[in-house]
Amino acid sequence: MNIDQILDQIYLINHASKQKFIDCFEEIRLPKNHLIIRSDKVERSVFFIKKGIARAFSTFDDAEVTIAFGEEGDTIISLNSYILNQAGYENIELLEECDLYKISVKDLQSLFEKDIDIANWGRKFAEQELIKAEHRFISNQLGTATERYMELLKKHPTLIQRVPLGLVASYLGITQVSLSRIRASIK
Amino acid sequence: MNIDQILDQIYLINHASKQKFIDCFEEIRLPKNHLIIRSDKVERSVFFIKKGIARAFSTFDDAEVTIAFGEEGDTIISLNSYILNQAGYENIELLEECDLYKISVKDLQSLFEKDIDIANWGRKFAEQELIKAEHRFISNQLGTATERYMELLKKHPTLIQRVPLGLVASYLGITQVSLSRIRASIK
DNA sequence: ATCCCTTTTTATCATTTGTTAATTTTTTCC
DNA sequence: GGAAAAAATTAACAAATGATAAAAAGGGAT
Repeated sequence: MNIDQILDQIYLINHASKQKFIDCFEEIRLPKNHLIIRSDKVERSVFFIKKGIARAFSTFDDAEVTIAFGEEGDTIISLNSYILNQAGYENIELLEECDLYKISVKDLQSLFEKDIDIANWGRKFAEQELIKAEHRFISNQLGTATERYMELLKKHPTLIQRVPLGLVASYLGITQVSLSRIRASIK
Repeated sequence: MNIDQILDQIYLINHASKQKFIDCFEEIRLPKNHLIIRSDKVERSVFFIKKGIARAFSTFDDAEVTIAFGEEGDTIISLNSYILNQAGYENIELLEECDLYKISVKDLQSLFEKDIDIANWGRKFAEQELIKAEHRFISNQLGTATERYMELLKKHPTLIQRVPLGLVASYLGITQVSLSRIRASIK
């Protein structure tokens, strides 16, 4: 998935502005297991996934919560860094070798302030992430862990093959042992 | 909390633009228990709470999930209507008589397209809601129901007095009976 | 103050999920 | 291909939560 398509799927920008925008991106490749966002540091870039898969998670005491998975076309972002310019609560690690598009938050901010099309792209970007976040919240409140697992299977059928079971479990809010039991019971 | 303060706490807009913006708002009063957003209809307005408290919820089969509570300064919005212009999944009801500021989505959209300050206000608005949504997700994944209740108490101490217990329980993802048990156990 | 209706608490039992640990299966690397 | 490591499954018991029902407490209207 190239950067042009990624930007377009969020909001259509006039040609000249889009070119300015695209010029700010740099393409990088990072290895599997790389910890690209650390909760204790302000991250000064935002990334889009050209190829690969990533996982956002938070740790508290010794517990770990998976917040989201990102696949091709999705974003790798520390919301606290991006929005509040503060260190935050999110870690993001790459679950496969990834090709990423990288842009600095500083460049983004300055584009937002100068170009109304890009400002509206930024608005749409946040809005789409917001809808996703709300859906995640609702489906994790709803029904049993079994139902949530089945829904995840339906919505992201390839995820289960790409991601270790324990991480899926922590995304569903249950333990790995519990998810394994659920899988045995629905066969 | 007046509309001027509400807008300012999201993003500072130049004076002339803000005046244009504020002129689009209308002030209304609605009674307790009024269902202001219905999941089966596209809602063509967005509301801000001047005074009162509201609850967003979804129903599935016969289960009901509380998504969020809104207090003074918060927003009453159907994300699907606002962002996708589609009927959605959210219902919002007023838990007290409320004074609200109302603006049409159409006016908002047209301000976004014409005024870069207001476009950036819209971006910041979505970004702040996004951070809130992510926090909700994380805290509902974390720890026991008891811990989540205690955290809610700390963060929104007045909420418990204003809102029936069953609704708080459905926000925490547990039953009302279970929450009552928890309250008995922590005294 | 009293009655009615709603909300909250308490109790009991069933079900689900957590915890720990051992075993099996799969993956990785030499 | 085989050894070592990682991941997934299974088992047994403990703990938390759900479901249902009944009792107690609280609130509003007359």
